[in-house]
Amino acid sequence: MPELPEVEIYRRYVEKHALRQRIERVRVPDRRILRGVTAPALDRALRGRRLVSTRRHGKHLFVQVERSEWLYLHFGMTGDLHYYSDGETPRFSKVILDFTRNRHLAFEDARLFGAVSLVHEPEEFIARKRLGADPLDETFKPALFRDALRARRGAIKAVLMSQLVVAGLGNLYVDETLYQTSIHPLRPIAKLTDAEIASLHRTIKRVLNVVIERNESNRDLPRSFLTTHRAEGESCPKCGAPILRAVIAGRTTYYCDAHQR
DNA sequence: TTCCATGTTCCGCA
DNA sequence: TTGCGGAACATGGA
Repeated sequence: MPELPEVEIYRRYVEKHALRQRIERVRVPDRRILRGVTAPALDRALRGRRLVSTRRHGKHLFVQVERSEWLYLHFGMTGDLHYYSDGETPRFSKVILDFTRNRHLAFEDARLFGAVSLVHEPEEFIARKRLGADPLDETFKPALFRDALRARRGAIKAVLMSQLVVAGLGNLYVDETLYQTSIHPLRPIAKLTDAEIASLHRTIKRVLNVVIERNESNRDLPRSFLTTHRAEGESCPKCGAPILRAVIAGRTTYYCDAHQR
């Protein structure tokens, strides 16, 4: 379930479990997950080395390999990480790092929209992809966000979904952000006030931080979040009106027509 | 059985 | 030329 908060949890998971152990070998049960690298090349880049640090930008995770390139992980719609000691190999494993002492880190992905690769330098990757600022990075300033939004046309939902404007929001948390700022997902950028854009900026950071905190401590999201009411006909937590469902920017969208304008 | 899915990329059109 | 909207991708789970 990977948007920015989930990828941040994966980053912490790698930090907690998988650093500083020697990699004995890399297995690739399904090479279709690889992008621009072969299974033997991936093994050569990692074998005998250790993972030493992590870096995340939006939904992109980079894991530094000592004296080598960075391991790049993208989780697509169904990517997941699982650290385990012997026992069962996770069902949808696509790439498995075998550490010493029978420890393993599996990258799983049932639906194959994710990707595993090697990159020389995360900064270069981010620049080449022209990714927008990461909303939890200190460079995500209100003026930067406002200018990035104002440079675009179309509906606010579509624009917030673009990784070139802000890196890391996806369908769920765009809906959540718009819900909490009472902005209709179809509102054109040109019709947003500066105050609303400032509110969006604050709300994006707050929503993502709340999701990370709750996820980290294994708690449900607040009942005041739209995300806990994503079903047509559910009652809006703010006003009790029925939650509506529509396809906007090509994705299923939930919103409250009573107060999102 | 049928429908739906938290992402990204590519294609056609304006 | 640039940018937007929608389809395609591959597959499991409800």
